[in-house]
Amino acid sequence: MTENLGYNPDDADSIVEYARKLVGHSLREVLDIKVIQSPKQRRGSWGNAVEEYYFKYDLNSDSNPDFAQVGMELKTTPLKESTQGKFAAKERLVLTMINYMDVVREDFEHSHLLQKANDVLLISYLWRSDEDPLDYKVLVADRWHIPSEDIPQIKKDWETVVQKVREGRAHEISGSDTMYLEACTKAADSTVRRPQPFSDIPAKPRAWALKASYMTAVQSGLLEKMQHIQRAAGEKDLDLLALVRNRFEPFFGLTEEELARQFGMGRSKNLCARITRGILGVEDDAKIEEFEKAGIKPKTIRLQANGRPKEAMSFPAFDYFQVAEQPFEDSDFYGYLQQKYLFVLYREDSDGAYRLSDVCFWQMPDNDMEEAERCYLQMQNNIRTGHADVSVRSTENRCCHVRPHGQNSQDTNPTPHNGDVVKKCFWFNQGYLQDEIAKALG
DNA sequence: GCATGATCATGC
DNA sequence: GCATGATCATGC
Repeated sequence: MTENLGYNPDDADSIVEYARKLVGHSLREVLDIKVIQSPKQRRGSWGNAVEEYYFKYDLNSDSNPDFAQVGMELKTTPLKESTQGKFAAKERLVLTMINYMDVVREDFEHSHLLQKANDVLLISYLWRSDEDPLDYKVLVADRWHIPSEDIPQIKKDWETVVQKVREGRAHEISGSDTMYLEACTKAADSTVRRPQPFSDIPAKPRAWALKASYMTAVQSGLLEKMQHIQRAAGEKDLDLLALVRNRFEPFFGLTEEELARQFGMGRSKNLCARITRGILGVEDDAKIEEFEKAGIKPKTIRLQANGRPKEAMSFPAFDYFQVAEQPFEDSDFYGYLQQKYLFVLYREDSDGAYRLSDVCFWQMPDNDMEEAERCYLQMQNNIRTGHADVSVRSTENRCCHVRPHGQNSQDTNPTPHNGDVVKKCFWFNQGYLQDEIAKALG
């Protein structure tokens, strides 16, 4: 034990034991400091304070491990508490910068990323918007590494990203390309660009990160009932989409009623999610661990014989005051647009019955975000100028529109300038969904 | 036939 | 009681 440190930097167990003493406490309680920089001014300042004042080592931005003697990385990550009292990761967990020039020469098993995620000391704290960071409570401090059952999907994610760099398309990388691991943008400002090896087009700097949905699942895995999709011998190396398709295929051609009967389910509102659990062999009252980690929501879409979805897709009703005030990037709508879906597709047959015909994963492409923003800003302008009753029509926007979504026309929300107006929400256009589904099915 | 407005129904 | 997912109804 090194006296002035409080732990032995040559002994991983000693480091972890020392870290665990933080659990249940705030930095103010354990450190003799009065102020740290606000995370609003400098991201990661809470984590920096832990490194600097609790573990007392020099901040490094080089690529050596934080605890170099034992090869362990320290990662701190904020959790937020929902109104229902559940904890969720507030943000993705950034592991290490991607060097486009080097990464194309790596293979996954020996990648820089795996080295960084091989042995992690994970410290999670409860973030509160109205609290001094010094008072954030530490909830978890534990040693962690990527579990072996997640490796096939993470490898697939890694290769998806690296493949784009190898094809000279690093500038086209998107967080929506992948499931657990993502290449998230990371730069001081949005104008910074880095060179890539197989194209002259410079690309945004990106870092390897585990998605917020993945970190949420990691944190809550022990608390909530979650089940893996059990893999048969021949399915061990399948990525998530391949596995899900494999399981759904034998049921193609059945109607929703036939499927419900097969799994002994009555008519119920969340039938899609329940049938999905049934087909994937997960108990009815459990969550699908893989879907939690990837943040995937199953959604039924009924396609008419001509391929057009029968209905548009709705989001929760919005608050007129919030839309009036919030910039697009801070809005709830923006958050909903980051959602990944498993579309469970039923297609109308010649006899008029809707039969299970396909499944695909989908997330709104980054390129369409601008069009969605245009819809948001147009509605925002309507509300601000005293026309909250005027919606954005589906003919006015390629991707989405605004429509009522309440109990009935008496079901209203207050507005800044028009009194009470019927509850409304944003919707994905049917035509847009049709195009996107066609693309997703190839 | 489609866009838009309106409403139903389940489950928390 | 209300949010949310799903669907119906009307009028252009």
